[in-house]
Amino acid sequence: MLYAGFMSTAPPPFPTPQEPVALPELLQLETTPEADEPCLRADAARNRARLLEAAGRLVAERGADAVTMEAVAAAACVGKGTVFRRFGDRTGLLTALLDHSEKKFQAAFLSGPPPLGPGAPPAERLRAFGRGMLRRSVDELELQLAAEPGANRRFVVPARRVLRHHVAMLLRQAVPDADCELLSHTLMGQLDPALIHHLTKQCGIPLARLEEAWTDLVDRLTGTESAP
Amino acid sequence: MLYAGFMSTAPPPFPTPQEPVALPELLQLETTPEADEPCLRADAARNRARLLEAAGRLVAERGADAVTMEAVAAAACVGKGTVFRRFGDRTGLLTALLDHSEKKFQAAFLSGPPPLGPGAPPAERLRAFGRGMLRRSVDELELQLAAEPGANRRFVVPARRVLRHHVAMLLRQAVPDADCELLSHTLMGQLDPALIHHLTKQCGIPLARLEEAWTDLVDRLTGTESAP
DNA sequence: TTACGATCCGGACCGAGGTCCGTTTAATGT
DNA sequence: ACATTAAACGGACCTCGGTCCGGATCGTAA
Repeated sequence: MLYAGFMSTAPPPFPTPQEPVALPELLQLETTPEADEPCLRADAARNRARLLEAAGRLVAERGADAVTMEAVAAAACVGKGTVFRRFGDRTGLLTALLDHSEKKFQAAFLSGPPPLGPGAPPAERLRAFGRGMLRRSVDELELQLAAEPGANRRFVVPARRVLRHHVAMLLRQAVPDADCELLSHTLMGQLDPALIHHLTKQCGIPLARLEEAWTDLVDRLTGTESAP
Repeated sequence: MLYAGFMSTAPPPFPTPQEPVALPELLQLETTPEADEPCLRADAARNRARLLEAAGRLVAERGADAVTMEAVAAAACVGKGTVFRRFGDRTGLLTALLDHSEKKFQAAFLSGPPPLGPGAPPAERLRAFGRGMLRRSVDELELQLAAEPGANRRFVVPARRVLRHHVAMLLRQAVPDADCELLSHTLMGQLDPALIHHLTKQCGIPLARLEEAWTDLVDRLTGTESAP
């Protein structure tokens, strides 16, 4: 099931990785069919569903700011502690809300049709990747922003690692002579939800210009030329 | 006095800018000799100094995490409200602590000697800029991380705007045919304190590699070749 | 059915950021 | 020196994220 979204029951928010994640681990997780919600007790599973439903309703009705842990707990008729045990922290809850779209996108670039999926040349896949990220961001901007963890953890979020790792792989194919690990961070920076929000909502820059900038960046870095 | 650091007395944290800051405003601020601490009342100025001193001591002795607003207030023998009135919020206080080094760096790339300052070709100034930022970051990483505001405000922090604006200017000279506003965001992303922290502290990547990646990025984008 | 251990639940509790407002005080004018 | 007023002060107070632990509940095995 792709990446397994976010921890569904693990209290340690992240395994304190000291070095770049190993590829095998990634693939293993991707092939586990039901890695999330692993044998959750009946009441626990029921409360988890209740909580997600309540949180989603709160976001829809009153915006992401209204998604207070206490409010969610109350709306789900559940104790506050339950929310934290299930999702770890606020970021975990919000991330879980984004999980579905996240997995869909992962499926698209991992095994979907070209140019996003395998089959197209790497540079073109990169361009499609950026377009996809940008489009996805504008839909869920508020949630993605609210789900952003503190500065310390920004780069440790599993979902982001998967995305960055994919970019790094494409880069290795397209620009073998570069430091693709670091370069992938640079590219991902351009797709950061906070930046997208700033540029589109606060600066009024149209999405099309962001897409152009992305493809132009890919062009320059890979030395290729995209079709107009 | 360069940029005027962070607000020194203004309760509104930032003027809600809807579009890229205008260049004239920047220059005006840069030429005001004592724009910060504008006509602060005697007791206010004294308390401000006390607070900065106390906060600095706390950082040095017990780390940035120990810099609680209440702790700083207590250490400075001052009420909690005073801290907030003076610095707006925690981010403001931490930013004020970084102000000195910030202004020094601004002076260096605005009017210092080449290659960082004016006089060198833009691509080379860019390379020097990245080196300077990286070096400065490793010194003050903890503070810079702690001073990072929430996701919404990351790109509105005045100091960051000045830096980014400078990069954009250099880019316009070096790569006139690109969208330099957006490209500058990309470059600045590579110098983000949170990223630096992640790469150096959590991934163990040596600083030299980050510097190489930076110069390589500049090379690729500007089409120039740096000296080995 | 019952007993038992692991898991989960709930809400009291804590710390920290941020707000508010009645009080104090520094600057200025008379 | 004294009155006036705008600014600064301080700490009580609020909210919210996060922790803790005694008690309830589920799954299981006898």
